[in-house]
Amino acid sequence: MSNVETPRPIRGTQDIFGPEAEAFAFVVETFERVRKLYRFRRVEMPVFEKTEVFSRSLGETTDVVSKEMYSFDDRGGESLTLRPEFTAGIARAYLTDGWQQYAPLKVATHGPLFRYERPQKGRYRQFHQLDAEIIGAAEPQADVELLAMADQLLKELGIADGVTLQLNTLGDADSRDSWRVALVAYFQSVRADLSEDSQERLERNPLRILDSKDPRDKAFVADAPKIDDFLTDQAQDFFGQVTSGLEAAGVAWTRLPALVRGLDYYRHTAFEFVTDRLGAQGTVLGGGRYDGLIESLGGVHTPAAGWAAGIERLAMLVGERRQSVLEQAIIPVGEEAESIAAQLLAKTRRWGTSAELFNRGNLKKRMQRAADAGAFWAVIIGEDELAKGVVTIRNMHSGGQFTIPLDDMLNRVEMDDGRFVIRDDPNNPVGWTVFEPAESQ
RNA sequence: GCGAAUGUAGCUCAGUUGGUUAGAGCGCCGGUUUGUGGUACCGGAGGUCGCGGGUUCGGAUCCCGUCAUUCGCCCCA
Repeated sequence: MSNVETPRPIRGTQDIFGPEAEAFAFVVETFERVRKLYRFRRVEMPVFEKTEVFSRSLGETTDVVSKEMYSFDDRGGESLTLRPEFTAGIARAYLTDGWQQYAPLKVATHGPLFRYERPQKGRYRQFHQLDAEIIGAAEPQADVELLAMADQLLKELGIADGVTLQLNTLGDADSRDSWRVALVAYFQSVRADLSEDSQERLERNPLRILDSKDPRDKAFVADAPKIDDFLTDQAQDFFGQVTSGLEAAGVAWTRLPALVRGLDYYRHTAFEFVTDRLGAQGTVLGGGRYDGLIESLGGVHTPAAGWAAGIERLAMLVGERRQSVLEQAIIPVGEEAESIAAQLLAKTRRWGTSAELFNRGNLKKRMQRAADAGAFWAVIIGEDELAKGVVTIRNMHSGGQFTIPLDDMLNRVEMDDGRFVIRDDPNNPVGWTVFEPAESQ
């Protein structure tokens, strides 16, 4: 043992392993599949950007920008920031990389994000999100498509029944501004009776008073001005088209007039998929329309919408998952068998069949490990087999066994639908020899 | 950033009012005729009691600090 002290992992980071890592991978794989169904283009984005990319788009006074960013000066003295979200970076690329030519552009990505927050279950300093954006589309159908995609993702993950879609509209810029003015005036009039947090919010982000959990605020929130009274005709119409589009797509939702977004760039549609199964971290996927964002980065007015979903939170809802099945456990006994096993392993994997070598301990141990690994077939190559010029194949589920001549095993056998076969005539499947296990023993 | 709880073996936890070499279950490794998954039995490895100070003849146990995790607030995916 060395006397060197082992460095500890960084607070709020995770080393994900085993069934949880499988659940994480399942979420990402499902997202990739759904994303292709909806024809979103895959993009890869840098993990860090100039700090202004985030400070200008998210809003200087938001918590994310003012106290949660991992910002640092690089060796050239430039302020850089580890991305706390995807949207700003994608909007930046839309402007700097000429992606306007592809508008309306549908893109998707996933990866790590960084926020300096107090860690909790489902909340980490390095966390991971799925992300989908449509840039350059003013139509409400874009919002609908994003929501339909999110809804299908949750269904394919098998977690849709515990999750509800909460939907709201923040109106266009005019609606939002007049509503905000009315809200500020209203809360100003009862300021002294609000919670300390909400008095603070009144200065920085008054909309967020609406989803305060403090009982002192809730009475006033109920009587606060409603966005519906401030919607312009166009905003009203836009929201109507979104909701009727959701009906057509068969996406269930509930209206939540108090739902607002924390970041400044949102307009019109705002939504969250929430669950009560993750404690305080109930939002599993959230997003909306951000028509103002591209302008804040110096581009021309560009309508856009998108969402992001926490992979860790989705993975927790999915639950633990097993590693994919092991189709063949290759079990050699003895030196000669080892070299045959090496050939079989290479060949089997080239068939596209998963295989793993078990060559530690006595045969009993090897069988046990193969069973623990969930092997379907055990391919046993021992001294008895080699003496007869065969290999023994055991069905680990039924316990039935049979042998295949070693020469055939190495040169002629193929896998077909999980079975061992020899194709006598490639053009005549009827001529196949299929090996079947004997009675269980 | 605020409030609270927890931290003993790989995992889940015991450990009495401070008192010799810190325990259990599960898991892991090996064995019970050196060729077959289970059960049973036998044996074994594995812990600076999160870390650092303090009080004490003596600290896993009491006090302080610190780190980490968890729960709530805040924020957000």
